[in-house]
Amino acid sequence: MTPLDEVDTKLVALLRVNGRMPNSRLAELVGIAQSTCISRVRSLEDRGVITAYTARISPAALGLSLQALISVSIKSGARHGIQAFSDEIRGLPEVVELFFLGGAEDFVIHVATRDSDHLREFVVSNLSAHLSVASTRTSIVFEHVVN
Amino acid sequence: MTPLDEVDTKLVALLRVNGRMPNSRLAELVGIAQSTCISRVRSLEDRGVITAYTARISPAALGLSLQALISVSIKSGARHGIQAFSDEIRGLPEVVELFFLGGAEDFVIHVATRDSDHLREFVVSNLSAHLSVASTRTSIVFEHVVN
DNA sequence: GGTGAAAACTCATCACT
DNA sequence: AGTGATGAGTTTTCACC
Repeated sequence: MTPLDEVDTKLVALLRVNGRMPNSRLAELVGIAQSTCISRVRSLEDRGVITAYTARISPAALGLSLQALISVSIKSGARHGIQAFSDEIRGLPEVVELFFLGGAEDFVIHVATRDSDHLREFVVSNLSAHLSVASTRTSIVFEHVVN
Repeated sequence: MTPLDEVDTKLVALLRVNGRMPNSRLAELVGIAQSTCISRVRSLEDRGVITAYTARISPAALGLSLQALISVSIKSGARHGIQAFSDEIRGLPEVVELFFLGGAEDFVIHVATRDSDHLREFVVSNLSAHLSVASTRTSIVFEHVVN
């Protein structure tokens, strides 16, 4: 892992805010030639610093206006099933993010659902019913801020 | 809030995975003209369905290889300070995301830090020392999956 | 590793359906 | 609302430093 120089740091900061910033403006703001800029950005992608360019979608706009964090504890006898469990969970459309934790809880699942019925249904069908799950704790998300 | 039709849904799905997909390929994959495609995407942006285009940065590549979730409870006498507290917290460079919760805990803070010293320093300086904070609980993130 | 200039491609507008 | 064609703008390549 090579540390980032000043130019790379600026590029990362700019692209984090606007992943579609034109290469020409990027080069201008950083103070390098367009051709240099494009090879710098390529290098950041190749080195795994930039992992993807994504459009942020408002969950509410998709009709998913109720978000929650669900803490999940796995039964101590079912630890070996953690990988299989996480593979099942991460594929579900309601799942926004999945945190694999160390500590009292094994996972935190960030979900976006239509309403409380949908949320309850998600927990009951995908979590409570699962053999590996010891317990769950659901907290409603009032606001979600991403940096 | 107008619900998304089939074309919009496809566009959202494609741009979520690759926010830099060229308009030409986007139009081709969805089966509409380029000019139609561009106005559809504009409309999604204007309606607030697409909120931003961002580059995903690997925290490890920035030297922030220790991630954690920190649950924070606010003192019952300091509820009015929640907004001020969240404003302070969200500006910190270690903060990846901030969840405003209903339930036993008031916040969950997702942080990315260099190492355990940095993490402890973050909790001590920014949370434990804060007058409004009743208690915190820190869990290490072993893996973080985003959908 | 960085550069400028040219070629290839993409975006974005427009008159029309 | 959707389309094809057109011109402006952008990305990307390449020979050279």
